[in-house]
Amino acid sequence: MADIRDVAQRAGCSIATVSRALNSPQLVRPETLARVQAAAAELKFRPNALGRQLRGERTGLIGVMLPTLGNPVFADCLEGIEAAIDGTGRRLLLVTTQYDPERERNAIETLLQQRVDGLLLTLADAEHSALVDDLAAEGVACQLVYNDAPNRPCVSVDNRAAAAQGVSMLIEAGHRDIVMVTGALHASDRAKRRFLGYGDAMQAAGLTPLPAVEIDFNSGARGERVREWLAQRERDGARPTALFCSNDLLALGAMRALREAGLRVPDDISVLGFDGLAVGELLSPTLATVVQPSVEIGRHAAQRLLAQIDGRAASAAPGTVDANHALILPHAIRRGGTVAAPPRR
Amino acid sequence: MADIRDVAQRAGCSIATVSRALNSPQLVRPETLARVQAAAAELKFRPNALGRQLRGERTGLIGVMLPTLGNPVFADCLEGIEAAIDGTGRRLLLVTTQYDPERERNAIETLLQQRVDGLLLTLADAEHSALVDDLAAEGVACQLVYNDAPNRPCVSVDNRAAAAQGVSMLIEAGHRDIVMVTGALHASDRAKRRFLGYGDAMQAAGLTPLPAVEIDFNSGARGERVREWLAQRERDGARPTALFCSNDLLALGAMRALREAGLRVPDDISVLGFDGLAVGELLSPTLATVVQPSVEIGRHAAQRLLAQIDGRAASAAPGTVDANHALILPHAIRRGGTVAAPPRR
DNA sequence: GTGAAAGCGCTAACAA
DNA sequence: TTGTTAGCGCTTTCAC
Repeated sequence: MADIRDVAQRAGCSIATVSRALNSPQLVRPETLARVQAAAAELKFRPNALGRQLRGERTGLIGVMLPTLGNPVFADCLEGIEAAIDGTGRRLLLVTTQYDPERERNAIETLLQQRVDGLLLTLADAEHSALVDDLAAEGVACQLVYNDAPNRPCVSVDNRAAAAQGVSMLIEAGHRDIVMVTGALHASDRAKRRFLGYGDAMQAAGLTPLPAVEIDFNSGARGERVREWLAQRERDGARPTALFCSNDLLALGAMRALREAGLRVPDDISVLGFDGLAVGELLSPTLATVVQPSVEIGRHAAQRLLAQIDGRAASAAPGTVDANHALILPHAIRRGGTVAAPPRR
Repeated sequence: MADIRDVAQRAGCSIATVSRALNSPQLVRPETLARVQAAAAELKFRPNALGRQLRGERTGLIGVMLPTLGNPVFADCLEGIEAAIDGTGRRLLLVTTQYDPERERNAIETLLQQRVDGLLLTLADAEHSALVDDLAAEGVACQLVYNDAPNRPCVSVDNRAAAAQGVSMLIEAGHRDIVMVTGALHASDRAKRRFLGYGDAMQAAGLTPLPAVEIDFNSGARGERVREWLAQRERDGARPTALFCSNDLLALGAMRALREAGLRVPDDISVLGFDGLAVGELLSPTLATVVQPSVEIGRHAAQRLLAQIDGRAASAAPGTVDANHALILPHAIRRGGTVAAPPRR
């Protein structure tokens, strides 16, 4: 592979001139420039980014860490990130963690070793993680994505308020017997906040919040578990009239389980999701859900990160960046066919 | 940020010893090793991957280029890729191209400048692209993903045969009036092959293939176009009894348009997709579709690429790698609720 | 406008 | 077992 020296030799100049010709053409006499360009083309010269990155103090790499891409909510977010960095000449180094805290640690370390300019992270549980503090202490540019940790640089919706609003909608539709279905609560700060929101709405309506039904995401068989739980409730004659699922994927799985159990949605039981996946609108009935603007979350997070990175260079006093607080984007309620009035008893 | 020299000084040894302690601990006296490790920990030393990469001939980076992550088929594939490289100490450099050939060129160039060890690519149209030949000529390790180009290193299903089998299934269900709905044919080799498969099946049954209905993906309003076209056909009194959509996303959009036009699926019209998205199974009726094993496609492609990369080092004679042909994975037909017998006239 | 030279952080001969 | 040293490919003063 041709290197800058080869080009210099062929163009009959020094490597410094080649470098200038490539990076600051205006500093080079047009004639020389042409010779360099010709030489570079003939040799199919491909500048080695590693050399440049080792020399300079920026790599142009952005580290992105997400739990999984199996949930479209994260893929959507990644699209927003891509959109935001498009045209900036930056590239994405991507890692997924499967919600595993150990992998989170490793992944971040790896990304930092590659000298990424900044980090975009969705942590399983940002509140109980010292990681972010460590990063801040080290002066690493970083934005949390989806995690809504107050006083932290992050972009998200207000999960608690959003969940409360969704559940209120169920209550207004006449439901009193509402159960929340969720992944492992201890493993996700978002699920926890959504559960709090559920409680807020129930209590505000004078209803008693019920314990959450926790489903292990990693077990794969989400539908299975819903079905089991449902059968149990059915035997007790205590089937709720509505399910609030902590995310749309779970809602979809639950609906399937309900269907297989011979229940009709929404006639026998209503279902409300959280996320606002696009596919939800294509179903029939369409999935009622609390919509978070996933693409926008990704886009904003990336934009803030870029500002942070650029600002770090600009401002003499570090820490004066204005992207250091939480950015809470608006959520919305999508009323869908999966929510109706509870059945008459 | 602490550097290898700082660690050496603190541990009272040379930088070479530090390097050894970190990379080949067995070459270092236990006592020295301990001192180095202590020094590294105290200084929070984080080895700079760029330095190592510039020196060695491998970066451990894999370049991944996909059209979009908005279609779960690619997100799934990426999951498979991640799974395959997990534990190998490699990282993914990700770029999406939005099916734009110009972006494809740029992206690849960028990835090569970063000195990725290999490339995993889904091209809009692999057949009409000289890119892959160039890469091969340059000796770049590379696997195509989803593109089924014979005689090329790629992993895919047999799109033509798979489509034919799907359409045959429609024919067996009694349909004779089947139309294929697709994105721009000229922009995707897969769509083209699937259209050929459609033709094969029609002709094998003595039916006349109809022109494909092409929908511009980039226009965003996919449903719109389906609706327009449908209205047109309706006026002509020539509504087909079945739609074969070149991918599941399109099928979902089409179903929505049909629903909005007051048509029932599958009572008035049947719909068959292609991809086998997981969400298709959660719908009701469930989406009938030609299933390609997306995660496996990603996984195999990555595995082959790794073999190629490692082999390149091992074998003296380059080009002797056995991952140089096309790997065709088996497809399947998922019979779903969206396909039924055609309505009686 | 151009060149010589230092050096980014690391690894791998080669010596000791 | 450890140290010295020569680069990997590039950018960037500092001279000319």
